[in-house]
Amino acid sequence: MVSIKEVAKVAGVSVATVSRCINYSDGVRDQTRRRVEDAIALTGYSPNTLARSFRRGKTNIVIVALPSMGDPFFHEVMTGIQAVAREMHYSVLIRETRFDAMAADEFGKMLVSREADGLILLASVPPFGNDVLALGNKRELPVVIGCEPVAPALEHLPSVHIDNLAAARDATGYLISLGHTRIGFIDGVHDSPLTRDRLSGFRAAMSEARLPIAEGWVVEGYMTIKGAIEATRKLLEHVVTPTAIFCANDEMAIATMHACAASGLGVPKDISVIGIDNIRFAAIATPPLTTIAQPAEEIGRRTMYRLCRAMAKKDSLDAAEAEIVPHELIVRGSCAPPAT
Amino acid sequence: MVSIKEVAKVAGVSVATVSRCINYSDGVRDQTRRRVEDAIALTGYSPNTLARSFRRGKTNIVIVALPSMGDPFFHEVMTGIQAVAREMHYSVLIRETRFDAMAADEFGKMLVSREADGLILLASVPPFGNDVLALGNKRELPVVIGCEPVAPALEHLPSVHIDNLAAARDATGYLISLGHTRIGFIDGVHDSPLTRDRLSGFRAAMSEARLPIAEGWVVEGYMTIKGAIEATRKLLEHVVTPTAIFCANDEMAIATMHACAASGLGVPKDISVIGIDNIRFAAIATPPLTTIAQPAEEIGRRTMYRLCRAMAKKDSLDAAEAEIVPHELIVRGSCAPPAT
DNA sequence: CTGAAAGCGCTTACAG
DNA sequence: CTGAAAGCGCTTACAG
Repeated sequence: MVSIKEVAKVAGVSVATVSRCINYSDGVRDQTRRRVEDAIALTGYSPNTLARSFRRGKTNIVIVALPSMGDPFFHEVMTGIQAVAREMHYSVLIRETRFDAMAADEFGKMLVSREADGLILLASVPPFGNDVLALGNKRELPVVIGCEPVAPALEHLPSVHIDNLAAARDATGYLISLGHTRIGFIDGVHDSPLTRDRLSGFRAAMSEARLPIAEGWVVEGYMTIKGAIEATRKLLEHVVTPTAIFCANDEMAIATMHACAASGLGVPKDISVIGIDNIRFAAIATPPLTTIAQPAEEIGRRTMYRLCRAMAKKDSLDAAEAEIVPHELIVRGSCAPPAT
Repeated sequence: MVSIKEVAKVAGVSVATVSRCINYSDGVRDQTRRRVEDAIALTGYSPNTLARSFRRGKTNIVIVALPSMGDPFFHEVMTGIQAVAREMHYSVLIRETRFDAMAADEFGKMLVSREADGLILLASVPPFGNDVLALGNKRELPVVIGCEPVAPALEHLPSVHIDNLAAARDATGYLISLGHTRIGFIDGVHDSPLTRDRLSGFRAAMSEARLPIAEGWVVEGYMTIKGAIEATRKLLEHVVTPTAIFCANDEMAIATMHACAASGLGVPKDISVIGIDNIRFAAIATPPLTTIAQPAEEIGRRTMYRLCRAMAKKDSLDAAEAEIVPHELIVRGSCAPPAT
């Protein structure tokens, strides 16, 4: 591996001069610069990133922690993050929390040990509790939360997300406006901040319409296909069957439609289904899924910009408020008035 | 940020001793070790990864280049890669080639400049041509190819994948065995090594059955939903409409089924559709998609193990042969005999 | 078992 | 505009 020393020797200059050529566009005489460039070409030199990062005390890597990259929604958020990262010359290290059962606390440690310059927490990183407090106490680490509200213990951190409570209220409200009165909710994981707000929105809409929520109409679906199919089964076996099901995300909603069809129920004729996210599979589902869209890429971009400001230490502490981005009801074919 | 020097001072030992405590489980007297551990706890010391990597000349990062993480198939491959990476203490840096229009050559440079210790190329990294040659000439860089056959220019690199040609032949053969004679093929990107083999398999099966492939029955679908819908439209508008469509991956197959239904065609009553990959959405599609399954996670695991061997330089050159993993036909509900 | 010292490949004040 | 030199925080022969 050829080092800067060798280039300097070949060019007949000092290593300082070579370094200047690589890093600055001026401050070197044209003639000198040319000699250095020739030497670089000749030797096939490429600066050692390891040494550079070490010297500069900066990895130019940011970590993004999320539940699963396989979720088309999170993937779209990542698209936004990556776009900004590229622009700002950062590489993105992805950690899926379904693998590494890491607490947010441990991610904090990765920053302290200089494995990365910044951290984005996309949705719930369990445990959701106060363990996470340490993150903030650890002297002003650059951390931004995306897609979900911050837990109380993390209120000092900036965040970017939709108003999940309002989104869930809108979804439920749409079903109610269609005439449904018996509505089931397929939750993600209980107690995750993300779905807690969505559940609250569901409850709020039902109670505003003076509609009861029967015991057993709220079922955990774990944000997975398998979980949603199981949850749907429970809902359909209930003594009082709902005429509509609201799923805490689209992947579960698509699985729910499949499970309904497998039980001989027509969607939306016999039962309505609505989701949240508007992933790309929603539009080609059978029937096309009615859902609440999130501006996923936008969330990603904003989150990464926010992190850049935090890393540059240009954010004052009071800049830690939440950025709320708008959601939108997308009416397709999976909801209809209840059968009479 | 507290350094090893400070810990040494607090513990009353040399930095060498602290280093030994951190890195080795023996070679230090118990009593000394305890003093060091106390000092570490007291100061909240965490080794500087930057300095360590630099000193060791090893980043413990591997780069995985792939078309898109949003593809559930590639995500599953990544699951396998990540599992092994964790075990071997590597972090995975993902590069989606749909963002960075980087040639394989440039990825090679990332290795030379020590941004990572190794590289996995998952499926086509354009340009597919000889530019890529440089990768190998660059003195034995640790590179492994996953999911697709290696281009001739890269024959010296190890790879792990299914027999794409045979898989495509099996898919086509299944349609033929059902009685179909007019079969369309929705391709990925022309000239990508991945779909080139799949197209070859399609052609092989047709020609073995002495079935003609009409001009216009092979259409590019770009591996996307949008591309597949457009391709389906072309196929359905053809003067001689196929009675079955073989898609080069599942995501396109699901989109194709949607497009057929939107055109008033029943699947599989009026037209059959088959895919490749067996992504998780295949089983809950309407109708459930018949497809060729790839052992995605297994491919990922094997690819990463292979890379580890290459990085450890334990692989001899002749170990560069391809590992072929088995594929399997999964019969569900999207294929039936042609309507008479 | 432990310490003093060299050195990994850069960047950056500091002189000139 | 250029060079000599210090130093970033570690690890690792080399002595003792």
